[in-house]
Amino acid sequence: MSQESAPLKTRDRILAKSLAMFNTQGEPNVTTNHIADELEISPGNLYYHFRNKDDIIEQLFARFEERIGEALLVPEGRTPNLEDIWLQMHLVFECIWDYRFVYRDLVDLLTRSRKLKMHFSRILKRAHESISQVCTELVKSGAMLASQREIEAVAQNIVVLTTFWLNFQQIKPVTGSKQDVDIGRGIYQVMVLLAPYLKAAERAHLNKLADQYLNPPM
Amino acid sequence: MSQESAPLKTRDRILAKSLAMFNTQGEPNVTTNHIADELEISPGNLYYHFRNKDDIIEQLFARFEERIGEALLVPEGRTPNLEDIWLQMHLVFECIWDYRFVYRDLVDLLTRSRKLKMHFSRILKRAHESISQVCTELVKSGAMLASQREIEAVAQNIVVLTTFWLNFQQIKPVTGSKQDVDIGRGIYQVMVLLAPYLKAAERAHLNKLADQYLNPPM
DNA sequence: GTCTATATAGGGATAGAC
DNA sequence: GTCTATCCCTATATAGAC
Repeated sequence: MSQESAPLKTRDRILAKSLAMFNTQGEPNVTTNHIADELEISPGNLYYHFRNKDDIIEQLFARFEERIGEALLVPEGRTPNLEDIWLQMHLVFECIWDYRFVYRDLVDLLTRSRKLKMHFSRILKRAHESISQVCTELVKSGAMLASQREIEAVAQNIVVLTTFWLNFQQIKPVTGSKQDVDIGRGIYQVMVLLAPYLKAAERAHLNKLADQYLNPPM
Repeated sequence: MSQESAPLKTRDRILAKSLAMFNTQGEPNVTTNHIADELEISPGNLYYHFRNKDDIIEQLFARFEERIGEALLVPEGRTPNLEDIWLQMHLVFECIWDYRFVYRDLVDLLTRSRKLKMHFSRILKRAHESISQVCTELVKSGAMLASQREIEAVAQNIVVLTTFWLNFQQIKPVTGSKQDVDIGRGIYQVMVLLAPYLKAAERAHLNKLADQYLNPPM
């Protein structure tokens, strides 16, 4: 019943390796044979543990869904400050990064599976609601100034930007040296969407945070 | 030498049908055999006109590149007003719509072809520059108030939003009735990015335009 | 649980007749 | 230019031995 943390069971090794390969090579370019090869097991063995490739994808997606669900929880009880938002965005981006294969070929993936599409829709909906809720609280607390209509539009833009930021990073013109994907930059771009609606003090505060983040002291 | 506009040559029929099928079904899900079937020609015939599937894709991409290039030209001579920007965004979105297969599986497509990746990077770069230029002119003309840093960040966000808007529309939770993709909504969301930096008069003007667009008089 | 061997299907692409 | 026929290859998936 309990998960011994001895060497990973084959089933879990398959999931872990699949995730790694999907992320680096893109799900459409990774076959069940490739996965088996990498693990040095037989294709037959892989199919003993999973009905088919889609089954593997669904299991991975389920883990992703659970993790992003936690990241999207808006902490109850007190009005979030900018650092809270920053942290939360970080959790969200890290989750997306860890399951980036989902986002890489998102349309194709969701078109192929009604089930995944429904679940992903739900995630988007929750993300939108989380953002709206945070904004509404910021307005109530006086840190932000925005109409309901503005909040809805901004929330939408934040969702789009967050969903596709990694894709954008990957197809972007190579602007010189550091080509590794930059989550911090993604958060910064999200904050830019929020900034114009913050009141002066908070806006200044945000700029300071942004400077720290874009030019880390280390 | 000259293009007679009689019934389309087979080569052009292949391109047109491929584009239509790629757009509706997604490029990865359309095989050369499917295309030939739809056209009621033989696969061999198709391969007489094109070296391979990638060749077809490249030809289509070239047409796309030319068209979006025109859409991205910033009209010289006078400072653009909001209507100009609206119109230009419309041209861009319509072009993206007509070649949406490029965007649907963008990362996969560009990963598979260095050439396409380079060309697409150039498009993104030009788009970013166009937007920056327009913003800079708006600031100079007094319609807009933004620092250089803000302009750069906003331009980036507009590029991301425009690039992925159609994808987002497609994976979005079905919110009831009209499920057809809505370019007007995309433009609106772009304008939302610009609005906070406009001065009061222009902002009011923009809101009026937005109302018209979101609730068309017809 | 794991392997070997294999069935099946489909996509990309070419040869050669017409 | 177009067709028929076909080849090659790879991917998914299964059967049955161990």
